[in-house]
Amino acid sequence: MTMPAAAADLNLTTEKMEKVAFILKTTAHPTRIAIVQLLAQQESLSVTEISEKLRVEQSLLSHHLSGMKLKGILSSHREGKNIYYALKMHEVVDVIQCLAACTFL
Amino acid sequence: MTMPAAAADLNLTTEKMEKVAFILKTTAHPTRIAIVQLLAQQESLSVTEISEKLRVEQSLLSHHLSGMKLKGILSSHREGKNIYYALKMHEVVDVIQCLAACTFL
DNA sequence: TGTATAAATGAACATCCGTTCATAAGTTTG
DNA sequence: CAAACTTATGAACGGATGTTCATTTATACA
Repeated sequence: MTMPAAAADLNLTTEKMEKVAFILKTTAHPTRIAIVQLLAQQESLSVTEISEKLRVEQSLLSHHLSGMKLKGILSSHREGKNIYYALKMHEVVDVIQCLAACTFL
Repeated sequence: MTMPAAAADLNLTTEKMEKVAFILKTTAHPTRIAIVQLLAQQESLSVTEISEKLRVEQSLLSHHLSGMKLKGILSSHREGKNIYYALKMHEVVDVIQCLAACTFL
């Protein structure tokens, strides 16, 4: 899944396109968008807190969270029994804000 | 793959989130981004033209194109031997423009 | 009518994704 | 240490996605 050769000629560079595609891909899911939204407002939240707010089951949420962490979107740290997640790649918020601002949607 | 219940409380409505997720999902691929870029500049192009510009093999490209058409992103019409594709959901361009404008990328 | 050209299609396949379930691992507290 | 709680993990599964290949359909043109 690499960039077609001629793509570099366009107004997005190959590199930018790949970054865009990456962010799109890793956030293109309702639950993950909701997670980003949440962490854009709350700085950091425990898994349980997120799970309750979004009404998403623990294990499934955990999979989403660790996936997003793996891809550099989120960071996490333990505090006692809880593990708190926070946004790491803040660009993702901007991307979603950007899309949210689109009047046509 | 439905929206978590609490998502509606956030600054994106459920509906908007789903639309965003849809656009993200259907464009989250380098080749498809390149296609959108191309058709944002050229109004309409034949499969062969796109194939040459992007250096993507005919059949694969055709699959991408018909998928995008099926999802309402593109439209197509025949002109002699050729089939020309054009953007239908112009919002997609805005979304990508929007992302392209992000200085942080 | 036959041949060349353009594009679509469908099978096959591997890979990735989303989800569920059961279980493990880390932490606190009694 | 055992019990309770919080989170992670890994197997398993169905379904979607990306790709290749061979074939078919549609059109033009000699």
